[in-house]
Amino acid sequence: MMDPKPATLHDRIIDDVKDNILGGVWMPGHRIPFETELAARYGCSRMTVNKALTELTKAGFLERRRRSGTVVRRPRTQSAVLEIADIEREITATGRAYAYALLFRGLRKATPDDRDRLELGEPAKVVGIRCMHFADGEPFCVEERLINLAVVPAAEHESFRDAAPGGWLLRQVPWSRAEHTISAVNADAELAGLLRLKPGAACLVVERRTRLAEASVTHARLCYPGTKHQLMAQFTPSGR
Amino acid sequence: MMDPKPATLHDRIIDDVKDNILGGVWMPGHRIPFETELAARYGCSRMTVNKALTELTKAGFLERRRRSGTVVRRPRTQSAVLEIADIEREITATGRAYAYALLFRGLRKATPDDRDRLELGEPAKVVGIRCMHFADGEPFCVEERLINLAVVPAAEHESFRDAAPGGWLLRQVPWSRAEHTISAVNADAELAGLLRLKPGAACLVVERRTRLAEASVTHARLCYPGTKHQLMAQFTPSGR
DNA sequence: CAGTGGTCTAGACCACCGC
DNA sequence: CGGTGGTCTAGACCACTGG
Repeated sequence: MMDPKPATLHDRIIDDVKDNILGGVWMPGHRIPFETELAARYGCSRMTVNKALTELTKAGFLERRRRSGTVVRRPRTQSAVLEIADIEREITATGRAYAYALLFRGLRKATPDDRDRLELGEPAKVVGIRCMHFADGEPFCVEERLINLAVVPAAEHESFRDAAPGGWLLRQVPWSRAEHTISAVNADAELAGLLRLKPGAACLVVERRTRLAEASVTHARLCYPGTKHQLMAQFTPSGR
Repeated sequence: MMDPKPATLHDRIIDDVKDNILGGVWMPGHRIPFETELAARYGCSRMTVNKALTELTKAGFLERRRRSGTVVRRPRTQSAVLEIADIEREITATGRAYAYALLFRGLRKATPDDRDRLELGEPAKVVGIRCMHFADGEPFCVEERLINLAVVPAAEHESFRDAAPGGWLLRQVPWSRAEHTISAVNADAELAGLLRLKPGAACLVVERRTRLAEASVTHARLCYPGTKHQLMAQFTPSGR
């Protein structure tokens, strides 16, 4: 994919570090070279390296501590704006009891619908999962998950019986970008039964496709009871 | 509201500039002091001022041009993440014909529900508006709008007959932050009629409260046909 | 207490662009 | 052309913190 030609030196450093992280060369927790080392490597002053690393830290890619150095950050939430990544954390953070239940898990060749959800052009093998999340015993969310085995082969031998795939994937995949789509649907009989709603009740649907350096990792479709659940977000009129 | 004690000098400069913008002292288009002037004013080097202004530019508050200086940016969209600010632009951008219709406009003392929507503690006068947006003649969205007259007194004499309040407000208010809430509801008979849906059809509801330096400016509740409309968003696991 | 990042300086040169 | 922001330097001092 065309080199965007980083015009300035610190932009080139930013791109290089990002490539190492997004490409999985520097995994989460990895300690990257010290500012002085990078300055020597790029033949520039420490200020220039500092500017690059500070920017990457603000963007959430790095964690920096005096004395111990700079390490690749563990992706906490997939989105700080839509706090929907780790459902268990979302529930326990509000003081409610969390429970998980696996409804279905199957290995299959990607159907046309699977390929559509993962935006895959080629045939592929996927793991399909359907599971539920509960808060204080009440149905909180139904999750339909696809995992691309080409990217996460370890998923083939994972049962997902006791823990949700979201958290497991977060530990498998070093870093990712996510695309979200939000819509509303009327619950069909099956979904209504699972969420203990009346058939036709409005449900909020959040779909998230996660990528790792252009490859689709996973697709999650999360169905929430529409009137009980809300997504919150706060913005300034920026572009970042 | 307690001074957050800007620990570093460039953070203090950032806070000061932000206060001037969010407080309406420096309106959009206003040319702020040159780097050299600010450096002299704060008794620091130009690099320190440059760091502060560069950060504010990335955050979308400023626009900088060589020779002509640094000016306060005009807020384009209220949110670059959820592109829902200017509905007319959203529709025309996809090549469809836009139409607008005012259903109701009224001046009133804020009801308890109004105060709740605007998060107002005190009595206030508001303008309440109900209007619709169409794309290619099809109902696109029903908008229920509250405007706080204490912040935007000009709204008292605005009819909103020919143009939606969103765009008008964008021109009235120099700068703002927005809080979004997204949920799903079953359309009641009235909403279903307006959107030409069957009663009970799932609708996506986006609520946006806009603030200007702690004061509530306006609250918008946008109801979309849930299955026809989707919100898109793309994220990296950052914290900004 | 030694080494890391955090911050800041007082310069410098350059590209751009409005006058 | 002159003045602006964009970038970078080669230092400096400090705060914090892990060994």
